[in-house]
Amino acid sequence: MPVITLPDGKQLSFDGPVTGRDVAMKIGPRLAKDALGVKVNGEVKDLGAPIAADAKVSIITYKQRDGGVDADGLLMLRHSAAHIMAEAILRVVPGAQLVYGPPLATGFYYDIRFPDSRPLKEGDFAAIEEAMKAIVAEDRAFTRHEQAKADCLARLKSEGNKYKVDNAERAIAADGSAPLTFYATGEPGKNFEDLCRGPHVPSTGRVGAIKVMSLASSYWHGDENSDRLTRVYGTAFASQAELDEFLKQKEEAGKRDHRVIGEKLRLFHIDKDVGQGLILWTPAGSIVRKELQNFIGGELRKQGYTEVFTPHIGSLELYKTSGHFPYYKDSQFAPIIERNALEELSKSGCSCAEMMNRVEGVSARLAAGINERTGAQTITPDRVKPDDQLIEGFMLKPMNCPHHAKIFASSPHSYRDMPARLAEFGTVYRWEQSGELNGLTRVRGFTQDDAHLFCTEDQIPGEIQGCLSLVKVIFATLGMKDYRVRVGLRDPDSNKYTGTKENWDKAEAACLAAAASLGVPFSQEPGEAAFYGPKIDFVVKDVIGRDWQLGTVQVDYNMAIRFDLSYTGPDNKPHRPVVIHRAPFGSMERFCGVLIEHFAGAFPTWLNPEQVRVLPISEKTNEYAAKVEAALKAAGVRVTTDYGNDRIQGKIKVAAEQKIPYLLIVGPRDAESGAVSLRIRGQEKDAGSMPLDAFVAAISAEIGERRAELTVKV
RNA sequence: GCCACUUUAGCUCAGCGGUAGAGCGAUGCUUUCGUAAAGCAUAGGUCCAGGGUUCAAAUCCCUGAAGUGGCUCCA
Repeated sequence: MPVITLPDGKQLSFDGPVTGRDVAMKIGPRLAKDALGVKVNGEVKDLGAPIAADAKVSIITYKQRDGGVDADGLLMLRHSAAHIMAEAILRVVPGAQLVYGPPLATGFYYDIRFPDSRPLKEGDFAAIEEAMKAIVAEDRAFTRHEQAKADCLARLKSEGNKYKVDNAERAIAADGSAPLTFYATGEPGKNFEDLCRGPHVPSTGRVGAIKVMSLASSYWHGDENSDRLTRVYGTAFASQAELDEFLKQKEEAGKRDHRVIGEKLRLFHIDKDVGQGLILWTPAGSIVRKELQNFIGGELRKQGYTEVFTPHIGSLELYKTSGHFPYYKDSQFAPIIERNALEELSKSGCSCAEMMNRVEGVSARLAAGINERTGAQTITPDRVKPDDQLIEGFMLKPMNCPHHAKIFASSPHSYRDMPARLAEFGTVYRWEQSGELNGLTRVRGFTQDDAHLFCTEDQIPGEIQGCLSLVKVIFATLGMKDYRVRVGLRDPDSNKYTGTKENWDKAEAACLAAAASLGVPFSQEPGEAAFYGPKIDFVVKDVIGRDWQLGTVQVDYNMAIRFDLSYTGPDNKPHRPVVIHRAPFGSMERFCGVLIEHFAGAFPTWLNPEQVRVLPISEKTNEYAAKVEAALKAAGVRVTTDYGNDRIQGKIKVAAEQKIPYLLIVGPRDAESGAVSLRIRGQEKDAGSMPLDAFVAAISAEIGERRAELTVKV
């Protein structure tokens, strides 16, 4: 006799086992009709699932009472849509093997292995969608049935789908007591069936609108050495109107994409003749970047940083010392080998493999030093080569830290002058896979607003706090509120980390305390630490919904040991410093990309490449327009004048599309009174007229204070 | 790197076996204008590159490059 407790506390009792459908029916037939599923003690289930014991139950409908869409209901609907798509795809490509098809926040996908002779192409979408529509129109019930494990495995094996066999085996391994279930889209034995845990909506007709979105390749189990699968993305809603709205929003977001705006506003250029993933900053984009650099430069001076400059390359030996080479060689540009060495190797008939072996070799002296300092066999004997076999060379720098370590080491340090804070807008180069490159957000050459803080153990918490306050100032000034904070901690089960347990505990505690003091939610992610220390990352989403890491603060116990850095303590003995790596923007390229999307190209005045445009009504006021322009230039404002012979409407339209904050319309009336007619970006109407002097003063204040909003008023 | 798609004028795109098109932009002329595009004219192309099929290729086939969406990776 289960007693069902509803969300409002009301209790219903039944004579025997009931289903969600029975509960809904008892509340009201309308609810029973709208119900997609049921939540029993917090667990989402099929509407028809039996409820045997007392439970807290809520009925899942698509629409919530407040008019919003229920997240659980939407996921159920999309999971069901994935089954419908799978059935449709199997009709179009009979030999395909289904692998795994989960719902997502924006839709769903199904990983499928297609026969090599019959890959899925976008040209197949129309046929798939037609088949999906037919399945939805048939309004077949999703029917769950359990099968004994042995029978299930035998059945899947006889179907010859090793992926589903694997799914079943994994499900058994994860929970040996739970039954394996199939869902038939209709009648078992007659209609399409898929091994699936569920839950599903009652019938295919409840999926109102469904669309195949795109194709991608994926790897089985996410392992690039395993089978390559085709991932088919789709999305589904309860109604066509919602699908249309979703597609429209997607299109609108696309217009805010930094690559689109960057092209339109001529902020940057990527040229395949220069190279993939290499950014050319145009004059307009350079202004944005330079203003950001000036801004952070001022903050750094306030925090007692000192600026350094270092070259774009360094010797291979430097990176063998730091450990970057060859450990990370797959994501670095290939080494630059000296010409003499290359010629000699070529003459001696040295093979490429042998050459790489010798390039990666380490001298006995270097190996002994590092092994002694790290107290482990950090450099294994097989990498040690006789000096006369070593090949010298250089690398484009993948990190700035080795150079900065050498600057620190170049002079003696006392505990009295710690910490040393060395800052540099340092450009680094990394060999990103070609498929990963993406506008400004993933590139092969980028400039970090980098700094390394060489500090004592005691100074770590304070220095981390200082770094975070820097990030906070930046985000606040730019009005960026939509970011999340991730604290990367060590994986307790791994031994890949360097440094002692005590130091790690202290550093992790310092990071967590600092993150907590930020006043924004943060996640702790074990296993996400760098091998040399914990870190705090700032992550934002782009218009397409992808995560990008911007600012980062990392504690490093490793570098000072490898470079044998020290300072003299109060005991007059040498001590190891700890290094904090930090880059509040992360990379200037990525940050600017995210910033373009954040502002949709409409930058605050201090950042906008062109701050004011003067628009003479006709040639008759060209002379006055020139005077206005000169007055603004004298005040340091970035201003141009549109002397074209367009009508004023045309000039306004063009300037508005270029997102210029302030337009000054000047005609005979303004010239007479020494005034300007103001038009403010984002406002549909003329803001009125004001004296030129007043405008110059107002905009200068706005720029000087780096205000996020347009504040000039008539 | 993997899979699919894309690549035509500065930009956005049409053309899809018969020899290059539009809109915007640029330039020139007319207009001298008061708040989101006045009119006319002109210039502008190795149709991504290289091979092939064909009487004929921007168009069909092959190879490569770059871009896009995902996968994997990201010190």
